[in-house]
Amino acid sequence: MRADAQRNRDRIVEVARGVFKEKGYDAPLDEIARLAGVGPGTLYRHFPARENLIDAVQQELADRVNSMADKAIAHEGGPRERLLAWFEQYVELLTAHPGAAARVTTAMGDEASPIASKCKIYAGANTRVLAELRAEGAMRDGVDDLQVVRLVGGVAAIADQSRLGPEAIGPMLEVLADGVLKG
Amino acid sequence: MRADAQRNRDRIVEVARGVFKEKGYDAPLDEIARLAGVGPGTLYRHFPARENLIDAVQQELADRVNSMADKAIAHEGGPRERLLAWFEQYVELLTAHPGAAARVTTAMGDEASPIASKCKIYAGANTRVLAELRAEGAMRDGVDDLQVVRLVGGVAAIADQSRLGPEAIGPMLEVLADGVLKG
DNA sequence: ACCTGAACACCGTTCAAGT
DNA sequence: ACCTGAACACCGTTCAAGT
Repeated sequence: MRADAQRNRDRIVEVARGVFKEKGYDAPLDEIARLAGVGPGTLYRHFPARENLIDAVQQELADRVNSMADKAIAHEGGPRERLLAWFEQYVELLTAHPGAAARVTTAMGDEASPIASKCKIYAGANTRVLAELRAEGAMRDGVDDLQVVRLVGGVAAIADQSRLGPEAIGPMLEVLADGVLKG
Repeated sequence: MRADAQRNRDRIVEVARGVFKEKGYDAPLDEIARLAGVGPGTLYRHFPARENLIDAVQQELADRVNSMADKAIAHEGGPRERLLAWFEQYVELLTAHPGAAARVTTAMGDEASPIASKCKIYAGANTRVLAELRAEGAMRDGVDDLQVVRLVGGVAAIADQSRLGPEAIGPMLEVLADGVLKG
């Protein structure tokens, strides 16, 4: 890639990250192009679909999810405390960008999605936490990792769109934890 | 209301129901106006915001939810079977109109939403089912009705947007049921 | 090879003119 | 009191002309 093209691409992603964080993933693309100092055609050349730009912006979140999983696994307390710590971290991550939770969770398990690579990273972190608990015999039989990450993502999406706080999110995650773990 | 105005309003709602069912709640409003044989201004006079039109269209769903709750309460089997029957019915109802689940669940608990009256009806049906189970001592302590209807609505929203079938929805609802009911 | 920006398309929303 | 439809605004998307 030519140096000026690389520079333009980097600036677009940097600006998009700021705009998306503030206005959500549905923010107008022409404003991003304008703030990045490029024409709209240049943005479309690098990112033919909005989802491709979202994928690039989400690198920031994907970089953090595995250390979050590590922290949850190392959390003090029993399986329930560790699972809840993971759920809370994951919801916090997905609600860091307005609109991210619904898009990520909708694309979860869809290989053809432009953000499939990021979904794989999130799902992988979730699976690491669940595998740990499963090895301890703490998980109910027949609970599928993909369904769990969809359920937690669903809570994140509702929390995002309804602007719910921890006092509403916490009880929902507790229901999920009790449904995932043995009685 | 003048007779011709009433007739226009009825035709708009009737057409909108068909278009929304087929293309989802984000379908263009000008097509609805055209199919109803009115100008765009007439649609805006009767429904200043898209959510007001959605509210009218959803009357059809609100009319059915209470008989669904009755059916679930009368369902054969223990508390888990009845709760699952209710969850499945509710998800089926909310996914009957593409886009409905996310909008309804996002508005749940928001008195100021244009669809607040429909949310109240859905939440009331949910509360009737849960009250029955709670009276039997089947519910965990501290489970809030509003959080439950949000959780099931979240599953419906994900199922809607990811076009998931019963083989994916069923296991998610089982996790919720186990989280809501006593071990 | 890449960029610009004018141009087009689509659709939400308003409002002056009509009945 | 209500309706029409032209007009405007906004934004996604394309592409001919330029460097």
